[in-house]
Amino acid sequence: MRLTTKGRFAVTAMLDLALRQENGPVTLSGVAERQRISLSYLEQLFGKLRRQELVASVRGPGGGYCLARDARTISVAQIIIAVDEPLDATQCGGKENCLDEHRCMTHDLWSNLSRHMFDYLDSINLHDLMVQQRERNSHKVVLHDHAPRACSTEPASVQA
Amino acid sequence: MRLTTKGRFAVTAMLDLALRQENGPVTLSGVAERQRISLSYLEQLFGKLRRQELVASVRGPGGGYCLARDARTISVAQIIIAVDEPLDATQCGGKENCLDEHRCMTHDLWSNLSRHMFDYLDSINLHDLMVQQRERNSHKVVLHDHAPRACSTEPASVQA
DNA sequence: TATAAAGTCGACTGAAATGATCGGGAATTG
DNA sequence: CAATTCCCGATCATTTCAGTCGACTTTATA
Repeated sequence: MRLTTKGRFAVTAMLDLALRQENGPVTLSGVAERQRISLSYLEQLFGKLRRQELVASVRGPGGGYCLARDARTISVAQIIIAVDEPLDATQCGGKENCLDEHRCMTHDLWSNLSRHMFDYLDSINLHDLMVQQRERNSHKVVLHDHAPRACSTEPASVQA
Repeated sequence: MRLTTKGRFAVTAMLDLALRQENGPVTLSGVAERQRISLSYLEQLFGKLRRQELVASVRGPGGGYCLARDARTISVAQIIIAVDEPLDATQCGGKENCLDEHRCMTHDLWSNLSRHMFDYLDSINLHDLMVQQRERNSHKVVLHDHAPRACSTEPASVQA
């Protein structure tokens, strides 16, 4: 499995988004500032996240990004796959031609490891992370002082 | 966790070694040829493996490498750590300064993933891989035709 | 003792991936 | 129209990976 800062940034950014979208679309520049990630880099990542339909975008002033689905239905694995493409620990990428057109001796080992990692990361969803984070921060919430735009199709508006 | 071909090569090479050391020290050039890994690259990897005391070397003609311990006591995780140094999925390498000297929101996630991967790879030892591989290959054994040198301290000589 | 077979070591290199930057767009609001 | 925000492609610097090279040491054996 590929585990790079790309995936890490994506998960962190998605969590930031999830924690703030109750106030309407979240701008990338906000995420960039809070999480210390370069804006242009975030744009690239969110391009992929949007194409995978994990987030939805709202253009224009007051726009930004929202989760495309409920946080409970977005797993960490999905986020990482979306930005990091291959979720595979084998050299051959599953083609089994690692050694002279045969599968190498350790092929199964890496396949199994891939599956393990995937299962673990797929068992954790954004909502889990939100809960953890709120526990840590004793529920600090920052509100916008202007009326937020709606998050497109998203009904959202969970929690009082 | 770092998972690169470095670690993959190391595990494959160690398995090759484990499967053949009954005939005395195994040369790196042999491993290189059988597993299609560049000799010089293997030398680097085995330098690390030796320093971590996973293998022992025998110099001079008829020399080569042997496992430094019983295959049952060498886990895949140990091999990977030996060559790939950091077994850590966090950005900060455990220093917890991922975000402005604080631990970032997803720090625990990556820590836990690291632990998961480690536990899995640590639960598999070289002997397990040997058994699997022998099952696949219906026990093909190639013998040297000259008397092999002993594997230094290693008593070894398991199996008839 | 000479030679060849091995390991040992450190510096170097090419290529790829990563992380980041830049500039110009298009959509949308007011 | 102007400001804000997303959108996209090209480009770039750095790091890491994987591999190479050359010089050296140790040791068996002819």
